[in-house]
Amino acid sequence: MLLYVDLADRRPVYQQLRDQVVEAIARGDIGEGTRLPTTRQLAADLAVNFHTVSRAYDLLRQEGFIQVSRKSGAAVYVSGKAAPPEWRASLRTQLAEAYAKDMPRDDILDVCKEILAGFGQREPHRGSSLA
Amino acid sequence: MLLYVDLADRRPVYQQLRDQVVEAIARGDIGEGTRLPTTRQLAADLAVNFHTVSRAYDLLRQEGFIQVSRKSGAAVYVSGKAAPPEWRASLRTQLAEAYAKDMPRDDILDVCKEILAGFGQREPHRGSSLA
Amino acid sequence: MLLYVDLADRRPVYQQLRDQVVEAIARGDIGEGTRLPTTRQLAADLAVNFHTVSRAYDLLRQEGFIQVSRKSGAAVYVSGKAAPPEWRASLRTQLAEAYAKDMPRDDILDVCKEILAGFGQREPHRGSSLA
Amino acid sequence: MLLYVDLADRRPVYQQLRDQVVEAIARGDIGEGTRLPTTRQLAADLAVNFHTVSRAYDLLRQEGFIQVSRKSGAAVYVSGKAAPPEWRASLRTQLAEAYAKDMPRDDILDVCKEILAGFGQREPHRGSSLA
DNA sequence: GTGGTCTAGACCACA
DNA sequence: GTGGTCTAGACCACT
Repeated sequence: MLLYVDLADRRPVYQQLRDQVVEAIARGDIGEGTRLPTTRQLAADLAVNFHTVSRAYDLLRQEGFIQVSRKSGAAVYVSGKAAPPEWRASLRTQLAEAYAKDMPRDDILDVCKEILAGFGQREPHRGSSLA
Repeated sequence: MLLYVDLADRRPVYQQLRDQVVEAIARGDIGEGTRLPTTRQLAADLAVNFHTVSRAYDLLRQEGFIQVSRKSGAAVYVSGKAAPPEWRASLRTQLAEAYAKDMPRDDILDVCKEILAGFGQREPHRGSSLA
Repeated sequence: MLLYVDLADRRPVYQQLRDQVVEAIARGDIGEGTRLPTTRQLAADLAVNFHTVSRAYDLLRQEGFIQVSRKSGAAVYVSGKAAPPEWRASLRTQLAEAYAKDMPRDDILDVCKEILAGFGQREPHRGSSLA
Repeated sequence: MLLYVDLADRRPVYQQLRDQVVEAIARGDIGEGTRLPTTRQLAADLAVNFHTVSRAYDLLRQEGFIQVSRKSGAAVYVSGKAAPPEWRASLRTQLAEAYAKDMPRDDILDVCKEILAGFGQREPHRGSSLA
């Protein structure tokens, strides 16, 4: 599994990285315990600023997706934190966009099901490499 | 139905307005033909600059949610434009966020269903007021 | 043949009307001598301001597509005026748009040919009605 | 290659700039990867407000002609997006204008060919300067 | 140092 | 009286 930066993407780079890690966890490509590259290593690989990677990691830590320790670096560690209320609001906006365009409820649900089906089982893949 | 500005919200103001209009259409609060306030009127009501409102309207127009006429201002007019491919990618990220937090597939789907159930029927509410 | 106004169209109404008349002449739907409705008549039919129609007619007259007489109203009368240099510049921009998107030269030319094939013969249809 | 502003031109300034960039791409003067001046730099050079330049760039980005990066400014990046359906309608109007003036089909096609012949090969001119 | 957002106010085109 | 364009200048987000 590979992290990458898309300059054409409107999202800030740190957000792209954050989203990619979250999706990788959802897909099951990485799981509880998987070590992430060091910020400096990843920054070098992606040719982005060290602070940018740092910010992505910090965001992931705040959201409870990874744990950062001084000596062993960052690793996936999904805390029990439930998705916050903003998550639901954001999802509502996302679904409204399609519904307002007259996409049928069932079609929208089908897309959701398809996406969820693309996510992996919950068996942690310890030790799988990320970068 | 009322549009508002939340200064604490991280989204730009024009995006908040855009999202609120899209959700209002999805809920059925406003529908085909509903007139939106003029840019300058809404700007005055919300105490924001008219350019900000103008930008929100322009975005909605580009996305095919409203129609802007030189004489009568803006009105809801859902064009046939389908949701763009980015929509699905964005939805995937949104769903991944919850799935990565170990929220069960069925629970996520239930939330989607709940949200969709909160959206209105497809009967346009002509003449309903927006501001 | 019918003139119409599309409020969703970004072009000003007077420009829409002007364009429609020009295209009608090109298609051969109307030709040398065809009478146009009076400004007041057309304005009433289209539910637009009288000045708007007037402006469209004035533009067509200036460009040499119609002749306006006080007593018999407006009628198609294509003057010998050649297309001005702005026409070529405008066409260049139009073609550049497709070429810059990597559309092959031959494909672009094919579209031009198709469009031209859709235009009529040069037999004037005297007396055909416009509105 | 030089961008410029023609005050006598009826088109809005941002549209002029947009058109000039599109034509420059078509001519091959600039190509994939060519960096455009920063918005504020170009604005200073042309003695217009940076918002005006910004709007031109935003339009080009939406149309898929350039890519705007937060760090390195704008660069030519022709996306796969095809020309929209409006393009053909617009071209039809353009061609109708000449055909309605009795310009022979073949002459019109010759003009199209001439214009297309003036466009460059599809070899990107990396590094060529724009302003 | 780059683009993005917002404000404020002027003037024009259109209807 | 509507939206569209442009100017000017401030502040913020991102890198």
